[in-house]
Amino acid sequence: MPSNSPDPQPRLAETREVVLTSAAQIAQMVSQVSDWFAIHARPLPWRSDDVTPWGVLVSEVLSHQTQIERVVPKWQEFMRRWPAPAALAHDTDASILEFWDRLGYPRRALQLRRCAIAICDEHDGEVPDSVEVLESLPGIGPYTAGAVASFAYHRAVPAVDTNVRRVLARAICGVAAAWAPNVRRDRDIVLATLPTDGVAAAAWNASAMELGAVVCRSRTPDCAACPIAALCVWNQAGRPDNAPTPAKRQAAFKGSMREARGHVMALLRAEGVADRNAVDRALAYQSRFSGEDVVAGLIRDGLISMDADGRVVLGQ
DNA sequence: AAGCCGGGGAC
DNA sequence: GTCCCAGGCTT
Repeated sequence: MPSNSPDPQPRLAETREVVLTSAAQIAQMVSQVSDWFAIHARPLPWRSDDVTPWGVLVSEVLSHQTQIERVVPKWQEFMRRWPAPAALAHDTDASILEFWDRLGYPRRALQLRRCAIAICDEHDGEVPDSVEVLESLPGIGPYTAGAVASFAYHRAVPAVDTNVRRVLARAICGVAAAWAPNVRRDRDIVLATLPTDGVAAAAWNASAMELGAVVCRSRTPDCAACPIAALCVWNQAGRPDNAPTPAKRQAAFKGSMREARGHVMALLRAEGVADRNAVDRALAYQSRFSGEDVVAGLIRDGLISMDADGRVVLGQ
């Protein structure tokens, strides 16, 4: 297991305008949250010692914008069907799209298979261990690259998800909500907390994430159960409602193109193939989009394809 | 930086 | 109905 990554040092100088705590206080928080995690961590299956880097990578991709409780059974089924990148690379797009079922964001499924193919073709079937190489893989961005490098290979690198942003926003910045995702900001603030030892860094990444998911929740924080309530800047300030208001509200799902695409994908998972009339019936609920437009978008994304008779099928 | 991309669950 | 969820890609 290579460990020639540079040891990231805390960069308090770069972040002092937002980090309101001292290095000593941060060290105490890291220690206390890690101790809490050792006792209270949920027994997620991909946290077992015998999980492969591929298993870690798969768990992270399945978890994108998806609650962990929904991921657990899918991860177990996934690992039975495709225990290594080669197994997925040798299967088909249609196969993984059918497996994906209603997890959401089915483009993740295609990207994950392309990722497996790239791992087989360019990395001898081994999941890469460096953030830079991981980020070059399809569907692997800054968060997932950091998570795989940290959890699977114990590299001392950040893995900043929405939970970590919120925990640090509250605990050391004194702000009620996570800042908007930003690669530079994520890295700078987390580097103020990240242990230089790779094993300790992995523990901290997982601990901060878990605290955010289970205790330091977005709308209903359980500060009474928090191991760092006494150190948390936001809690000590009386939990002010001091987060900047988001520029734009989330777009409605009902009536959206996403909903329309979802209906067509559900039809194809159930039927395997659909003609034009079947597509129109699937959109008869009230879609403001034509079947033609919906199908064109799905084809553009590689999620479906059309045969010579104008019927559509899953995958390519 | 902002928009797009699913679907389910909590409130 | 609104917001949130172990994000990433495109423009």
